[in-house]
Amino acid sequence: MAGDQSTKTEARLRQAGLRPTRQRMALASLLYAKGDRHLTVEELHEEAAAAGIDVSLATVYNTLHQFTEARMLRVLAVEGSRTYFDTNVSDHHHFFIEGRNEVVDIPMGNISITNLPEPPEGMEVAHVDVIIRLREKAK
Amino acid sequence: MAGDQSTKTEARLRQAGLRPTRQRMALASLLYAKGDRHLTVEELHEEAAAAGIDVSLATVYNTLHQFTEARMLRVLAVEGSRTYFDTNVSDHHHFFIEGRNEVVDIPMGNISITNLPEPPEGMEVAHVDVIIRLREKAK
DNA sequence: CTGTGTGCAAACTCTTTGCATAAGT
DNA sequence: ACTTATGCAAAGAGTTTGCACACAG
Repeated sequence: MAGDQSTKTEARLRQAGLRPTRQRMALASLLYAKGDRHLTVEELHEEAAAAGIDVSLATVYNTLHQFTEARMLRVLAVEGSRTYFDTNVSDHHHFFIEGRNEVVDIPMGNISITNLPEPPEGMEVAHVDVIIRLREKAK
Repeated sequence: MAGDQSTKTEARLRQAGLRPTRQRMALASLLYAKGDRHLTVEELHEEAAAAGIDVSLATVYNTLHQFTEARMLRVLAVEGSRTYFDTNVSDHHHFFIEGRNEVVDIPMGNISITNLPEPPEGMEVAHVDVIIRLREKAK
């Protein structure tokens, strides 16, 4: 039934310690309805508008940051001025298509990195990011 | 003798098709005097000022972009709002120290990535970036 | 001289913040 | 009711651009 989806979303928010407000529910639904996604604030804002959900840009920013702190999202370190958010929080890597500014997941388990160097004294590894930058093949 | 360094810098600029102006010479000297470096525009601007070289911020931006096009520099894809430039153009990877916003080279040849996935149809790999994010170890 | 490069200030983009209003529990 | 979230508009960072002046060849 239709209620199931929003019930799940609400549970997810509560678990994260966030009150399930209209806006959070709406944004979370958009984010998690279609599987793993990579988007910018701007994109999500437009998507929300298109879906008839009238949230301010500032609220999208705030909300995505709250989601990130709650580990419902990850921030992607792709070069460029915009911040990409990734709905897939698990350990995985990315293709980045230059010229198109598009982020694509690299199928899990495909990459292994060997000979990882020791971190310097007193440091520990927080995360390893691999970004494979692609361009369209010249023909 | 003192002239050697600037002669080399001038040659480097000419080879890149850039006229060796005062500002370019000065910035290039700062960049390449101390081995491989990672810096932001702001940092280089301050360094120049400290060295008594009075360049405008806009010129630093313009110059670093020109150097990048000339492949004398590389832009680093570290998350965050600032752009890092790397004077080491060869193929290598980086540590990024969170909280300190510091970039450190990973000694060459230490990392190997296996099982690199096939790029999608019609795409080719432009570059592979590995960023190992470090944090200070809790004690 | 002639064409490029530079400096400045203003414009721009993306993002964050302060504060009054609105909504959740 | 009481607390937390939202919206708006304004501020803030980092970066880019347009145009007059200055310098390199």
